[in-house]
Amino acid sequence: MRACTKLISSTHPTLHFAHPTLESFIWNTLIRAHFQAGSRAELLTHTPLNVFLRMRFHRVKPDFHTFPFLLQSFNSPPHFQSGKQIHAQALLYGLANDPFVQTSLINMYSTCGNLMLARQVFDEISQPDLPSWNSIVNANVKVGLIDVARKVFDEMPERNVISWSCMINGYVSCGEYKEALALFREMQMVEANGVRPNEFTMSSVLSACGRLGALEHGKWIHAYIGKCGMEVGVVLGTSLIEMYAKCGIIERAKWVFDNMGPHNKDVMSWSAMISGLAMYGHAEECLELFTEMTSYGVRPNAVTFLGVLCACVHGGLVSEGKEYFRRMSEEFGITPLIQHYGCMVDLFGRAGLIQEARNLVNSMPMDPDVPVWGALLSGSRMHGDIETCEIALRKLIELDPTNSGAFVLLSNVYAKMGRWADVRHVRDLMEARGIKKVPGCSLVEVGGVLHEFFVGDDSHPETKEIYKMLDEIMKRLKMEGYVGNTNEVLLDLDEEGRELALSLHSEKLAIAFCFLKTSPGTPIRIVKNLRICSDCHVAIKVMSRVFDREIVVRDCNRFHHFKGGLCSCKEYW
DNA sequence: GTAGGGTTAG
Repeated sequence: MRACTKLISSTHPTLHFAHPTLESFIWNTLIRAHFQAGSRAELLTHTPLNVFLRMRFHRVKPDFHTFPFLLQSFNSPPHFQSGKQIHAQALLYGLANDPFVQTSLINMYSTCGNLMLARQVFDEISQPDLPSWNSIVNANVKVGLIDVARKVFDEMPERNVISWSCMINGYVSCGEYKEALALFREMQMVEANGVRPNEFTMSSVLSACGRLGALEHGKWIHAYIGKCGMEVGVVLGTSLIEMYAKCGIIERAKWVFDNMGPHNKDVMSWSAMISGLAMYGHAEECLELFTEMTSYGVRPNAVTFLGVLCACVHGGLVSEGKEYFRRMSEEFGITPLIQHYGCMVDLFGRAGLIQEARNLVNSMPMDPDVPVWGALLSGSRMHGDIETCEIALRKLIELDPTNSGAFVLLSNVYAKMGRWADVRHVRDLMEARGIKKVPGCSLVEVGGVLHEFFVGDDSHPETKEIYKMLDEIMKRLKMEGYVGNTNEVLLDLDEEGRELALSLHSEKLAIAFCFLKTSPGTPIRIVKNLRICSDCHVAIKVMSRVFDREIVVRDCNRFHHFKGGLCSCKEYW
């Protein structure tokens, strides 16, 4: 108890004499102090729960102020059992009807993944106030029930910035980026009612722009931030870096990064810039930045190393990658996560060091997951190591029987070797198991409007013109000596049919659309959900030369910057 | 004469 008073008098120097509620005040303050310290460092040996139990041991009655911080302490890491116990305690002391306690309960239950109990608490509130509504919206978001969240959101009697931010962020976190942007537009329409977006909102919206590759939208948001006089702090700065990097304007990302000043950047800002450069294949610059970061005394974390290793992968820097992987744990004390092992397997695989990749997979301390086997598969596929391919495939099917990617890759290997019977077999297997290929999809923004194209898509209003344009482009390419590389087509078609299937790839449709809609010389930016295939890669290279266009394609892996018949990546030839 | 609830990134 002496320690308590000492701690409190250091933060509240005026508290020197007794007060009727002083005792519970001291305990409550102590709970808060432990909660706040716990999230920063493990300096204190006790947890808020621990303090609460001692409080009860001393027969001090908790009051309204006791529970909120106590409940919050079970959010990270989530601790359902303790949370439930404390809920029972709040009921016991007749404090569970307090709106502050109820909101904390909703949050606690939802972060512990128990939506039912969160909902129960909410339903028992006769007149929920704004924070309770926001909490229940967010509770649905957290468990991924975005439609339910939206329904609750629409039912709310009133909404504030937080409600809107929660909902927009919800859409972003479940991958519905276009919905997020739509909701943001809706939000601006009610802006007249006094709801104005803040830093939180902008960060989510920027993230949506980045994922979509919607540069025009992103630029607009950037301008809007300036217009509102919003300060570009660490968080917004980092979001902007990420947005520009993901939209393919690495120079702009660097510009934002440099303008943040060396002392306003945290690990995340550095990491965002590092992974941005990595995605772009600028390996040397990326590694330099890492060195610069450490020279400013910013400690890299696991995410930073993910970016660094990723740079080594795209730059084909095997020995550097090995060195960073070693330093990561030895010098910085960071235990490699499964993603880091995935990077290393990818690094070895691409370099053709299949045996080394296999050794790593077999010796890693955790069970290899889908991305790890996937990296081994694509590496061995790249170098025609059928045996390793088959091993990886078997594991992939074991882990995720609905994963179409593995089947597609393996069938591509067979196709490359002309083993059409095996291709057929894989395809039958997929059919028998009801596995659908994830359809290729390309996104492009023209004049601030997003257009989406699927493989062989004919749903676009201007589909006729698009196909006509595509036809012309392909004719011109053929005149230039381009021959469709049909090795990667899954279907067992004759040569002409296969070539046709290739020409319908979504990125080609998107490019045809851009040729139709943009003036000559305008750079074309496309975002693709899958990896770009080698045929498209060749075709786009030729296009960039013949039509003198800069074409930037972001696939699920990295950027491909086509210019004058060349690509920035070293993955295809 | 003190204290409590709702949103962030990879």
